[in-house]
Amino acid sequence: MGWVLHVDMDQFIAAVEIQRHPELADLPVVVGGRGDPTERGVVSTASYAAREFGVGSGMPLRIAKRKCPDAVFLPVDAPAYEAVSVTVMETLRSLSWGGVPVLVQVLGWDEAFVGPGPEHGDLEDPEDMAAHVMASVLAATGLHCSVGIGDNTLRAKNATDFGKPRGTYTLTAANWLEVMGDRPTNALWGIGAKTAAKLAALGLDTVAQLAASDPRVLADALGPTMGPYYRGLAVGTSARPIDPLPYVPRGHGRETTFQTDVDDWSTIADEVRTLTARVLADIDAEGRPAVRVGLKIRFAPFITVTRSLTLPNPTNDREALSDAAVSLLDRLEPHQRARPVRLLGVRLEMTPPGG
DNA sequence: TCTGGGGTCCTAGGACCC
DNA sequence: TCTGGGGTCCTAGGACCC
Repeated sequence: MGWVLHVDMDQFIAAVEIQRHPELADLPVVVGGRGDPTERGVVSTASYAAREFGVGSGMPLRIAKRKCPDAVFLPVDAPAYEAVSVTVMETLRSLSWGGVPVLVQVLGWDEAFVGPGPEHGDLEDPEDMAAHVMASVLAATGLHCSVGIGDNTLRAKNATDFGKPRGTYTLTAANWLEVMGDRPTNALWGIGAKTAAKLAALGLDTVAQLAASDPRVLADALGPTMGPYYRGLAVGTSARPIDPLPYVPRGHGRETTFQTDVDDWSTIADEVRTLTARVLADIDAEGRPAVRVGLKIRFAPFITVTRSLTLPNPTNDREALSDAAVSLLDRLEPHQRARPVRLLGVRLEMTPPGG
């Protein structure tokens, strides 16, 4: 049997903060936004102590404050987490399994797939390998992680939650439906609230029901590709192999949420230029010119529209890109321009490397 | 007192070309 | 009066993830 490990840091962002503020250990810690729970912003990560009050990722900071008034609120410090993340991923890449270097696919700051290389020999037991991974990461960073073990990436990813914190869990074809069958469809990696609602309209509420459903019905309701794909998620087979290729960003974006909604369009145009300049700094670091410019606008209360254009010539000229981004404002409908703006985002896409 | 900021991938329809 | 079929590119939007 082929094995895949899914490595996931425990309460990663909160753990990094607690590591450099040891006095916060065991206290409810909430990291999010600028660390001010009276501002607009959401929770990035809550410590386990804060989670006991019902605080969780994605929750508005104001709600978190209401649920846990005594929590310590801290601002997001992305460079600090990035630095720890680099150490975690370097540690994972340094490991061997079956006598050869492992394959690593990074999924974010705090998680990765780890699997045996293509020419591996006899594999050590995956439980032993998982223990080795956890010990190595702890030794390198002082931080704990959990490891999901699976016979493919999808099962490994879904296994991890059952092992948290500081533990492991194994999901294979043998126990997948037994463990996952009664869970709601949105417990599956790749099914969110919207798709779960569409499935519920078909009478499919659980993983087991989705796994046993008719692919043709799903194709009609959700599309010829995505419908059967979702069923495969429930069966545990819609998995992709580990992709060990180095991460190459497709583009970069910056966005900002106004603390109070803005209805002055010259202010908005100025902000578009500011955001474009900030994205351009990231683009320049990549060394590839922009080929496409996109704008994202969220109107109050929560209506999001996008506009984008392909540049006639790839460029990293600030004026040209700013002008292009501002020009997208003209594509908004008059009734949209009559609304106040809550969020503004600019995204630049780059030429793919090597053409 | 609602709902961040950074991304990825997929789909559908129209334009355009041969 | 009737107007193919296949392909690519562009744009807008949807959905999901951490």
